[in-house]
Amino acid sequence: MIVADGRQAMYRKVAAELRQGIADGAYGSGGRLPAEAALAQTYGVSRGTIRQALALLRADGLVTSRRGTRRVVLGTARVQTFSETVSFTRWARSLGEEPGGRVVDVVRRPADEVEREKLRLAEGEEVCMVLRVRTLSGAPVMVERSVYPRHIGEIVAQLDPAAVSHTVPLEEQGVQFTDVHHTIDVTFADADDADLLGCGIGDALLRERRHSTDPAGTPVEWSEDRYLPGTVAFTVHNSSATTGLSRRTTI
Amino acid sequence: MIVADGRQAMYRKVAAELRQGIADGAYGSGGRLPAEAALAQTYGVSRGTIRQALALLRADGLVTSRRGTRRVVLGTARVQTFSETVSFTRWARSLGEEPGGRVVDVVRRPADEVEREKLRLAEGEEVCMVLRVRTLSGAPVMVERSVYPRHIGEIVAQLDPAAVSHTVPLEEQGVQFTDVHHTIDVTFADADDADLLGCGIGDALLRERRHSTDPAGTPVEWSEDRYLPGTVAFTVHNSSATTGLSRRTTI
DNA sequence: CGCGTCGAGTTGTACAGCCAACCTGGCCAC
DNA sequence: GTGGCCAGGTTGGCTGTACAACTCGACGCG
Repeated sequence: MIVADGRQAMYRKVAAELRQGIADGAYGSGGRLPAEAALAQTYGVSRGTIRQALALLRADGLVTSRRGTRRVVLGTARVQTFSETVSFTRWARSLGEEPGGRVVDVVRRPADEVEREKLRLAEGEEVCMVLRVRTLSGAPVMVERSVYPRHIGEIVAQLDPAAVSHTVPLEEQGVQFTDVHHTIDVTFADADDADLLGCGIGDALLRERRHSTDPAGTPVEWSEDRYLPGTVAFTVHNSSATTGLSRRTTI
Repeated sequence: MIVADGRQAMYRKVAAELRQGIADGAYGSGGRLPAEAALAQTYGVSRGTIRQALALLRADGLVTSRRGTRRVVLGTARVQTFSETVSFTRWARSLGEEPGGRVVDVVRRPADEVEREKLRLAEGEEVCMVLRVRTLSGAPVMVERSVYPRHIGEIVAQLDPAAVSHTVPLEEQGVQFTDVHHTIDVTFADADDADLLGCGIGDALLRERRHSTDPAGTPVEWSEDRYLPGTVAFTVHNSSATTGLSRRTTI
């Protein structure tokens, strides 16, 4: 039985418990979960709440579900939450790596055409571009070029240049990244990339372009990250209806 | 008002209608959706059903949602359904490209260690490996190495070597790919890749490794696809809770 | 003019119930 | 043995209700 503390929805707490149970191997891999009705009774909630919790696990690819038979455990829990997939810092820490980096450049300038479309700005409005190198345990792995609309850029520009994370302070200032659209492909290093990552000009890099909006649907960031090959891989899960993204290291 | 025909769940039909409405610009980009209660009335269903429909749209990144205010339209509809993200053939067709390809090699052999783990096989069990080149409008863009457990491999091996799609006939045989886990990174062309794709040995390729299971949680495919840079990009969307994957061309 | 308060509107969470669709295993007839 | 049938168990789909949490504009006060 779980007690409501009002700070987190019941179904999320139930989901967390189930996730833990799966990670502990309480049901075995390929094993079966108890029926929804049974779970409802043991957790002292209604079946609807259990179904909400299970929908979260299903979106993470932890369990299957189909009509007529009990849910099957697909794999062990991935620790990463959504926020870790957006924040390089938290993601790295969750892997036991020590994230680092430095701000190479901060530029304020009028938005170009692509930026105006992505950030939904009018002609002539300014953006703030931050160029950073990011490291894992000291070794450079990624170049990040983030473009922010002005009001957010102000916050970023005033951060300690040595700050490891920009996401955390931004969230503390009330900036939320709730909807993120990623595009992943391959590109090739330009002179700056080569210099910052210590690779050759023209070497292949794994590119992630990221477009984030806040809960109101207002664009808050447009970023292009370039990773050295072999340092990270992106993992995505999708079921027939819902899916989940995470990032993992390949070092 | 939508009529139930019993072949598709109401909430999916409502979702499809809303998707269409968004694509048609009925609500405008950045505009607001009607309230759940209003939608429930216009479609003649309960609010719960509307919420199920909206959950689908949210997972696709089409709308935001937060407490206290109406949903905001984030972007226009992406046509691609989940199945298109798994089937190269359907994906290509949905873009107006003509997919093609040829089977280069079919091998039956004992599963190696990785394959045994991915397909959950016992030592000594055989797998069927299919090596294919896939083309878009005639140009080779991808090398696919798919490994199937025996009983599925039998079906694949008996397909017409000129068959464009393997997924479609497999589904007709009752093989379903409901849960798919993707890993995306960069790798480098070996001699076979270079030969088949017409690139140089050691050239960078975008790699997608794919692990699919059926509704019962049984592994059905373990595949490694290698794309020429610049031909495709993977796009992923995630909201705080749910996410959606699609693939798009960059040609 | 700026500021806080208030209230209507809206989504989130949770409960209870009902039936349909479907899977599984056991039983029975052949 | 083999195949079909049936009953029980289980999830999917849908409805209805209630309240909590939150947003945002209107309004009034200083």
